[in-house]
Amino acid sequence: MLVSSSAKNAAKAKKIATLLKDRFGEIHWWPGDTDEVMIGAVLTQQTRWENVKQALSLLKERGLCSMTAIYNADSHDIEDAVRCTGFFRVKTKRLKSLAGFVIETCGGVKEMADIPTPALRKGLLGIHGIGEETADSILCYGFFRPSFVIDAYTARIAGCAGITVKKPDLKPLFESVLPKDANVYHQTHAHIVEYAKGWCTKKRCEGCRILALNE
DNA sequence: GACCAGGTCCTTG
DNA sequence: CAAGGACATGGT
Repeated sequence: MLVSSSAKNAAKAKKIATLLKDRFGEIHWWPGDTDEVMIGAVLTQQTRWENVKQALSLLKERGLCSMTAIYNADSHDIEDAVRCTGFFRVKTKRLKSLAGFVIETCGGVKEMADIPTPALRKGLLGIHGIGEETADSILCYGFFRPSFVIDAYTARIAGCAGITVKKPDLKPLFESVLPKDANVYHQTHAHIVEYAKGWCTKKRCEGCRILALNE
């Protein structure tokens, strides 16, 4: 019984990935450099990407779109630029903490590329304000590491597709059915979010029926 | 006006 | 451990 339900979960996860890949093809998400990805990962917490883009533009205009700039900047200047993403004081503190880790602990963004994924993930998770999703986004989109991102949409789609595992087990589930490849993880997560945005809200999820993900 | 957004942390029961 | 709240702005 345990074996067969986990086999079903795996089959459903694989089906989601396959159907959405056919539907969307190649998606280009987070085309920015590593610094920009890290900043965007924090700013997008509980926030639409359209608002994040505005903040990133402001940060760029003001020469604040890098870890060293964030590290050295006056917090008020950061707050002013990221205001449109909401939680702006909290996010400014989180950006400062992240920059502190990058500069002081790692010695810079370039140096982070030499840190093995497990150690880097552990380090990121140790930063106040960086949780699993933000850490995995940074790893996958910023450093091209095969660390699958689970967000609210992924959990929602998985739930309405009939996958029965709890949220903490979704990451290993998807990683077990996909080739261990950062670009595959990148594409799959992007597909899920794009699809969920169109069909799934907190109240109701129509999407799985449309693509017959739950059959 | 109500409700939600590509979360995370803290406090309570 | 689960549930609820705080953080805050902007769009539907």
